[in-house]
Amino acid sequence: MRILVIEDEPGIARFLKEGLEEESFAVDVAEDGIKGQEMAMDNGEEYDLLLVDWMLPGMSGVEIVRQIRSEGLQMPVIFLTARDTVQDAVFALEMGANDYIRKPFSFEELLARIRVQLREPSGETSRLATGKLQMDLNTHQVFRDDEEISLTQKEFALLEFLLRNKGKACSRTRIIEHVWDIHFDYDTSVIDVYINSLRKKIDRKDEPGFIRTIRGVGYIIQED
Amino acid sequence: MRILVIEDEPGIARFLKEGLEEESFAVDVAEDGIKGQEMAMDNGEEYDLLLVDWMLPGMSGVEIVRQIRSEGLQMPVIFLTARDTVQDAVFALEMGANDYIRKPFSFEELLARIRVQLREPSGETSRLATGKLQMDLNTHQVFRDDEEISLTQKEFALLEFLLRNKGKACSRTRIIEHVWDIHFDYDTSVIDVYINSLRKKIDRKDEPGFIRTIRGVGYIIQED
DNA sequence: TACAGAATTAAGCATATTTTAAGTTTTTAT
DNA sequence: ATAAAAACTTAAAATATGCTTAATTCTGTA
Repeated sequence: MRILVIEDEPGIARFLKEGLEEESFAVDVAEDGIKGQEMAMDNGEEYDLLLVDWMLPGMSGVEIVRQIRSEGLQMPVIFLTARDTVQDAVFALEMGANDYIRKPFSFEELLARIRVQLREPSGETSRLATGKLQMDLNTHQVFRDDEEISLTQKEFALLEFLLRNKGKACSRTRIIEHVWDIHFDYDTSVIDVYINSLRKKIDRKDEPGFIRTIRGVGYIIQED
Repeated sequence: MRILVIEDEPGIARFLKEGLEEESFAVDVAEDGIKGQEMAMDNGEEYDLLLVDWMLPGMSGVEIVRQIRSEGLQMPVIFLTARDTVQDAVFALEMGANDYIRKPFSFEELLARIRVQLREPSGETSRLATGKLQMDLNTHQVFRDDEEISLTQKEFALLEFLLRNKGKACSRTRIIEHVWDIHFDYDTSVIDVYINSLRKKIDRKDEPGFIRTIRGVGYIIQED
């Protein structure tokens, strides 16, 4: 899931980015309102959720919401507001935001609100699977049959992305954006390297591999 | 299970209502003290638990508790207090409340406290455990087999958090929030140090350790 | 005030992970 | 059949992360 954080205070922005990434969201940060609005409206990006500071240089949070809503974009927006601007936040809700949270807030509370918006109930055991391959997102474990396979963070994130998109072709561009958070002209073969090491770990010689290459496009894990 | 939320800030009230409803509680909201007291005492309603803001227009939280207790109503009451009125909350406990939670609070923590109140009507020993490791929350003792292990406060709190989340990966961010109450960008290695000393105390050389490291994420104690 | 234990910070070390880079193989189009 | 493009593989360099120890600060208590 991709989240765009529009926040000018570098400390808070970093805190949010790191914390959310630990929860395996892909997070981008925009440090002022204008950049934020551009990134949010950029068609290629498609964020699943926006986290927007109320007080921003360049363009206010409310103005951002107004504009993206007038473009027909429907992704949920959560506002970060200072203690004393609650009335403004209520106003923002009326303008099209979905929720707001007052600073200083606890990360847990923020997570809970994000999950409410994304309709990702927190308590559920979330598992992804294909064939004999099982992925447990709670414990960060991967199993083939009942044998545990140990993956690194990036390997895990890559496999997770492919499994979440099971049956759909994943272009290199989408992969590099979601898993590596790289957005413009990338010139790297990391994906190949990681696909390679993933295959080494999850496939067996006598059985067909889980990940199929689609030449010129990317990769896919097919529906069972 | 029915919960009455007495809270005047519409944002927080909505957040609580939605979050708790997702956990399949039936939730009503009263937006001031007088309404809250009426709803709580209304015979037809019979709430299983009250969630009461300390600062309320109309009638203070403490006064509500005093009145419902004087009517012989026994349902558990949890207070929501602002950071700086903890002393008052302690006073409220003496007046008949069962627990309190400080704002800003995490939704998970609130849930945990609610569940404690709903499951354990009074003073029963509550224990957490994994394998041979036993933790008694009342006496603040930890045992391995039948041997007592003495832990410091922080070690205890850290182990408690991991055990409460048994089977779920605990990110460093969640740990630092829950155990240390640090909310914005932290730059410290306390967690590592405490994990280290915890492991020294609870693990034995000839057996696998209780706490597993998830590189890039945090730690986990796995389901038995 | 001085002490002891607890909590935190700081630093170095070891190692796992990630990325880069370069050569090899496979596929596709002409 | 051959050239070009894309994908695969491998190894090394660079980086990040976690573990550990020791020093320092904090806190409660005699």
